[in-house]
Amino acid sequence: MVTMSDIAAKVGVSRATVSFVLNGRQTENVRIPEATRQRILDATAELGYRPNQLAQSVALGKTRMIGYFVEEPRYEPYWATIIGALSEAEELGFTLKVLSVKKSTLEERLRQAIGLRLSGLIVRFNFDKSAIFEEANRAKIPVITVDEGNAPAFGSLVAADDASGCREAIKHLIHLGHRRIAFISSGFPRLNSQFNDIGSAREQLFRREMAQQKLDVPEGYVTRDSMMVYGLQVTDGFDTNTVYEATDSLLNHPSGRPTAIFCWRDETAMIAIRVCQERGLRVPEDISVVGFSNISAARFFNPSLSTVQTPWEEMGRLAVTQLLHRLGQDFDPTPTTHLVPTTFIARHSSGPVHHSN
Amino acid sequence: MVTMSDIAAKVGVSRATVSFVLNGRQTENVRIPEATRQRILDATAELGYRPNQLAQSVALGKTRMIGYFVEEPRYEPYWATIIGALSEAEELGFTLKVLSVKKSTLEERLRQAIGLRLSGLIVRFNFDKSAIFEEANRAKIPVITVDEGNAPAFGSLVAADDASGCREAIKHLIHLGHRRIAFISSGFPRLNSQFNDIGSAREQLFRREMAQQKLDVPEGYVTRDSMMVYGLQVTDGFDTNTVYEATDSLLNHPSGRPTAIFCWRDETAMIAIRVCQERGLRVPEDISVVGFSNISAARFFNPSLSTVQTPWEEMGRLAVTQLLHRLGQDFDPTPTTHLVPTTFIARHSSGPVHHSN
DNA sequence: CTGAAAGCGCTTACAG
DNA sequence: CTGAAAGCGCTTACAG
Repeated sequence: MVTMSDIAAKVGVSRATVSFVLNGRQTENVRIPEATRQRILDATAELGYRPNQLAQSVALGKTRMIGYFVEEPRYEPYWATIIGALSEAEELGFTLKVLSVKKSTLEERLRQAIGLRLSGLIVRFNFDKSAIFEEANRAKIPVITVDEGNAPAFGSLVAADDASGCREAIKHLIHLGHRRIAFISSGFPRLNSQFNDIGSAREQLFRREMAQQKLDVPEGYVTRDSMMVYGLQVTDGFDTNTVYEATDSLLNHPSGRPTAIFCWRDETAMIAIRVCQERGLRVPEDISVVGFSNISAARFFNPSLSTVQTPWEEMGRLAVTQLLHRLGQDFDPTPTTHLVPTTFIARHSSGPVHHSN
Repeated sequence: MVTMSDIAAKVGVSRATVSFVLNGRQTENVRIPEATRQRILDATAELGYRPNQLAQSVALGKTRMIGYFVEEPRYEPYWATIIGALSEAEELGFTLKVLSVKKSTLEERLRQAIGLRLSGLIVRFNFDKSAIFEEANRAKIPVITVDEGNAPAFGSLVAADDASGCREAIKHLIHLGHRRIAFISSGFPRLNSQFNDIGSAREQLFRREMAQQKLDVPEGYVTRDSMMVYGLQVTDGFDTNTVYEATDSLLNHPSGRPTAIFCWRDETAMIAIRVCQERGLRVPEDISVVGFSNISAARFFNPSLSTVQTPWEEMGRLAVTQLLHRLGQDFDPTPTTHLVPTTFIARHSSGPVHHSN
């Protein structure tokens, strides 16, 4: 590759001069005559010189790369967040480096991140983060946690405010005449205490909002599924059976089935709709179903899914904005939290209660 | 950050010695006594030394980073390919850097890629690639194009072999008794000649296979849609109308409607199914519909979608494997092609022809 | 076996 | 206005 020395030699000037004109540096002490400047620029173009950013980074002691640690990049909401972060980073002249992590590789990835002297880290995984916080704190690089239920011990948190969307969804259902509203929550906490329990958090929001609206949630009107879902090309025959059970249990509730089912995520809602249809119920004429997340499948589904929209990309963008903000100032590990509101999108899986119900 | 000099100073030895033991270098000329070695290792751990990979790269003249240029990362198949590449790269001790590109930013991204001295490039975009080929050729870094219909002028191509899956799909339908099989193809070429025309390529495969099976494709049994789809949170009210028209046209075909519709991609198939259902047809009892790609929505759909599975992740993995293979040998821009077979997955949107048809 | 030296490609005070 | 020098953090022949 052609180097800075090559162009200095060609023009007959020192590397320093080249560096100055290429970086557009014009301090009071340095003023390169236009003619020299032009010759340097010409030579640069002619030789096709491309500055070695690695060397620049070594000399300057800083990179313009952000690391994104993600545990399960296959899951659509997670990669949507990455895409938001990617485009924001690029717009701001930074570059994003995605590192996939699991418990067994965290140490290695962390080593790479520090080794690469990444400017900052965005993290999105569920297991113990103390190692990353410790290392980052030592290296004095800022960390932003994205989309976790509870605030991290270190750095900033960017998370979705599920409350707003949840409230809108329930108001929407009430407006359509629904009073008997059930919820399918996440059964993961029973399986794995490490798992980030978004489902249960949403269940709490649901209960709170129902209470606020003076609506009863009878015993048995909250059930749980533990279907695994991870993006494309999952082995088929995945465990939808827990959704079947959760839905059937609602449909056969002794005090009568609900007129609407609110699900803790879209995947659950789509399977729940299938169950309803297989049991001879029309959606939304006989029963309404709404989801949470607005994954892309939601709008293709038939009926298209009414759901709470989480602004994944926006969260990714906010994460890098916050990170760069922290980069601009002195290193400060004090935790802060930034919530991004969710909204409700009414599509065709929710409709007015029919009087026959 | 603690540097190599720090640890050399602490142990009371030269930086060279530190470098040798840290890199596990044991040539015939150098043999560091175990005691020194241990003291160096201890000091390294104690000080929490993290080698600066940037400096290493500058000194060694090479990085272990692969660049991935992608035009539309929001589209699930593209993202899945990236994930395959990411995990393969990481397993092989490399690191992947995703750069999003569009026509207007290509030059800038290319500058970054060369500036970062990326080891190789994987590219996945539809517009003119000559700039990238030219630069890469000059910088002598290998390029792999992924998932394009036609072979690139430079470097390797990793693409899906749609033929195998297409054949399996048609055989599957024939086996179910179908003879009147229609196809919904892509209408994009009419809109934008730049657009990579996978749809039309698949249409050709369909026609060829039908001919081989001695089945007629009557005039009007191939229609086209031009619905846009790009991942999560597309503005709603996107243009499904062309799918409605394409499907209706088949259902009202003068010589009778087909018993099966093969669609050039899953999104089209899902909307086509909706159209059939809205027109009072049951899927698959009255009409079968199959798709292409196996996006994650396919298995949630009701009925779950029978479709050709493109092994996106595997293609991503293969792309990095091929790239590293080229890295191992002398730079050679000769184009080569690697096809990854597709398969057919039978789910519930296809079924036997009923005699009433 | 180990250190002093030169090198990778860049930047930036500091003299002149 | 410009060059010579020292520096960033690392590696690797080359002497001793």
